[in-house]
Amino acid sequence: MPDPAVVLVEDEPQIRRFLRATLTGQGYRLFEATTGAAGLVEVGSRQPDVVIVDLGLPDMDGLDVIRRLREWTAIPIIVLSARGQERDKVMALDVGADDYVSKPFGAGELLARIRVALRHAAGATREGDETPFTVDDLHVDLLRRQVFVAGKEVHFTPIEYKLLTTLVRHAGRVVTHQQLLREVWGPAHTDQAHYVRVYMAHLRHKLEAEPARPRYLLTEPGVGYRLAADWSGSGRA
Amino acid sequence: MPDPAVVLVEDEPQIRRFLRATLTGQGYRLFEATTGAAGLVEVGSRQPDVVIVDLGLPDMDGLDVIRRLREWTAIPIIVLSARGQERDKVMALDVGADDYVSKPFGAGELLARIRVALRHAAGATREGDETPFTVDDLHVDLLRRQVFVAGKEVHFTPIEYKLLTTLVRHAGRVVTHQQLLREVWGPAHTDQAHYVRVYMAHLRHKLEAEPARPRYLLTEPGVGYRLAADWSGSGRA
DNA sequence: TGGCTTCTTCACGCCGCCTTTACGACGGGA
DNA sequence: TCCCGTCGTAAAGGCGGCGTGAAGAAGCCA
Repeated sequence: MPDPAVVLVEDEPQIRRFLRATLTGQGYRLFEATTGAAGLVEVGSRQPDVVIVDLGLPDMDGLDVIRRLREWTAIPIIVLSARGQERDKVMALDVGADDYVSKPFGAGELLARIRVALRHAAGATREGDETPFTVDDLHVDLLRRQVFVAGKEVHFTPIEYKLLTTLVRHAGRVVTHQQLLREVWGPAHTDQAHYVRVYMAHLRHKLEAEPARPRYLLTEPGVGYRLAADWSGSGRA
Repeated sequence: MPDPAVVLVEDEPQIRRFLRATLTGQGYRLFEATTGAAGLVEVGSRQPDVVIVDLGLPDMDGLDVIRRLREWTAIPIIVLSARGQERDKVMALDVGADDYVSKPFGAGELLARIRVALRHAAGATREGDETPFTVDDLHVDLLRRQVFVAGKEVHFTPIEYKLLTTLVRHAGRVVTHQQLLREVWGPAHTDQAHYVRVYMAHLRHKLEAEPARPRYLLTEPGVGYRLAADWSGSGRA
């Protein structure tokens, strides 16, 4: 995720200043509105990851802002309020707010509750997570745990697969023997350099047309191995 | 949804009594535990819709309870605590809690926050979930709880059915032994790997034409199992 | 209570995977 | 030219995972 975006709907200047410092300091992109009407527009145009709404706005009831937002979006809404009465909380939460923080509040708590909101949003949209990797005739689908070479599925043993995916996750960059041993066999086996040699041979047999002249699994002598990322027809022909 | 289930992990008797009256009065099914260890077991066996945890438990740190739960489930967790310090809140929220309510609290507020949690859970589990699943000659109807093989209905025992539907819900992707054990037998049985073997054999006998050469229930050696999602006639011919 | 289904547990045989070892090819340095 | 380290390859042995049958234990219903 790039820097998360937050829309803040708040009329009191000093709280705006406080939150601006807090949020931008943590790397959030912040968009501010001082009225409910402007807040609705801002949320619509920015499509932020979180909305923070003060209940005590000059032009309209904060509860109405929440209701209007909930007509079309599920973006997490955190309510700020000077009123700590229970019935205020219940009403705000029941019309669609996800959290309610009473003033005065600490920056740390608000930030933590924003993180919770982002976590929820991430959980909802997840699963486009591990995007498939493709170079030339090689296709690796991390999510399905399937590998295709020239369109045909190829089977891999657990260690083979782990080794391959380790290289895929660092595609284009050199991965040292140490790194491979640590990530595939575990930190207790970083001295067994020959493991990597043996298994690299297995991989090449399964996915290179000419194992002796590899196009994907390249040796970086004295250092480690590298998975070709951008197949431009380069290299030894 | 039937009556939502809540697991309450709380050692103080009077708060338990108070919440029991409040929650059962609102139609919730309530399961109680007075220690962290018992709470973990209870959540595993009941698979509730919400968990309420008191941070001040006699046997283990409440934060550890949250961490242990988050290793395998995303069930909403609401923290109760006598400590209202900001750093307590931040830590609890950051290890995986979804909300934090300081004592003393009102019944209305807690109920409202439970409703928020249920709303989130409902949104998360949706996703075209209950649509019937079909590959080739296999047809699974989650809603009717019926399974057809080559047009004929086949009967399954509870565990068989749960195992099958777990695979269906992840169709096409590998499901690890751990995952299957957790979701079918509960997190207390993740070390009984042979259960899966035995029941996979049952499933294959009931829905594979040649149990010895499965077309649907594929073994992913060393990892787990996979239900074939796109039957392309591929594989061993 | 008896009979039925279902779940748990165990033992056995097979096959595949991991580990280990050995050897040959290649290249750089003395 | 010889030596040595790195790399690739092949093969063998042991171990563990997997599938299977079957029997005991635990419910469930009549």
